Amino acid sequence: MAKLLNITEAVTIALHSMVIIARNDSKQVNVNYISEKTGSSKYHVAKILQKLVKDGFLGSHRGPAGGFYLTHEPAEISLLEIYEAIEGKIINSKCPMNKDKCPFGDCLFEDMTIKMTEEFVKYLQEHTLQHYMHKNDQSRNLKSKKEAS
Amino acid sequence: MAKLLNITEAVTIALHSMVIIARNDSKQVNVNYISEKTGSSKYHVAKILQKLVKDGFLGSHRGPAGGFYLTHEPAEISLLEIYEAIEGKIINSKCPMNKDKCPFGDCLFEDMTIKMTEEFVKYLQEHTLQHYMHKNDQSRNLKSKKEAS
DNA sequence: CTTAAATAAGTAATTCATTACCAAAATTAC
DNA sequence: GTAATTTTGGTAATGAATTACTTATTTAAG
Repeated sequence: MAKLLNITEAVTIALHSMVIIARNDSKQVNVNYISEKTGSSKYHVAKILQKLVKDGFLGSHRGPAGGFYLTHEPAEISLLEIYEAIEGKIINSKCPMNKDKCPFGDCLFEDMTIKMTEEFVKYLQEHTLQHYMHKNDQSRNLKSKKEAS
Repeated sequence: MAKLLNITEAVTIALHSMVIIARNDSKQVNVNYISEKTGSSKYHVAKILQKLVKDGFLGSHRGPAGGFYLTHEPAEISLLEIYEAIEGKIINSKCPMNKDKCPFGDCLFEDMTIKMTEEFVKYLQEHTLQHYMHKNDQSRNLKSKKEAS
């Protein structure tokens, strides 16, 4: 049961949280709400959201009725920015062996890592929060089901 | 300094070792040789090679002049098989959140994980050890440089 | 048969991501 | 201004994956 992609629970929480907050633009969203929605521990959610605040993607207010809100338009926040806010800048690491010199000079496998990483980065860059504002929206699904029948 | 791809040092050692052994088809290759070539600890290399023997990709002989050798033709061993021998069967995990229910029903991000994983798996499937028998070969490089100049 | 070389296998140590907890600071409502 | 709610930030505990080490077993050569 191995996973090819390095997507940690931290990043997953960040992605889902950002969409949840984007969709609730009217009112602020608090840690407990996101924790329940995502089924993740509130301690962990809090840590992730704090990071997103520090990196400027979210704003926050303490106290009753406080919570988190977007500081930019959904169309201006890419998945890549969210990923890098949590995990740090992505490096396209040529030889998967993190050594300076690969046993084969130019690493035999750098084609692989470079191609796959570039592909993934491109995907993350091209998708903004805007893409997820209405995706899997219940009312829309019902509507389209009606139309289909 | 984050990495998008989940390629552990274990897999990297396995990939490089298999190519080194494939290229030395005449004589058996021992742990120390591979450890030096790859700059990895011989303890770790030994563990990886043992796994590859158990999975039938390599044969081994103990004692002086012993070592490891391929049990199949290079063209018949894909990178995917090597990867899975070390890490286990790859799962294409839909929602990156490993929970049964994604907060959005059908996960918003399953398109991403499925697409990227499939892309990567395809690459690994299509590349066999044969592709690496002569890649970055010194003599060939010199030759092509001459031709280019 | 003895010695040396090499793999095999089991166990220990380390690292890293995640989770848990707690006290402090801020804000709102009454 | 008091109490309740909520984020903040620091630190500790956990658990899983990875890496390191040690001893046993096998084999070949002289």
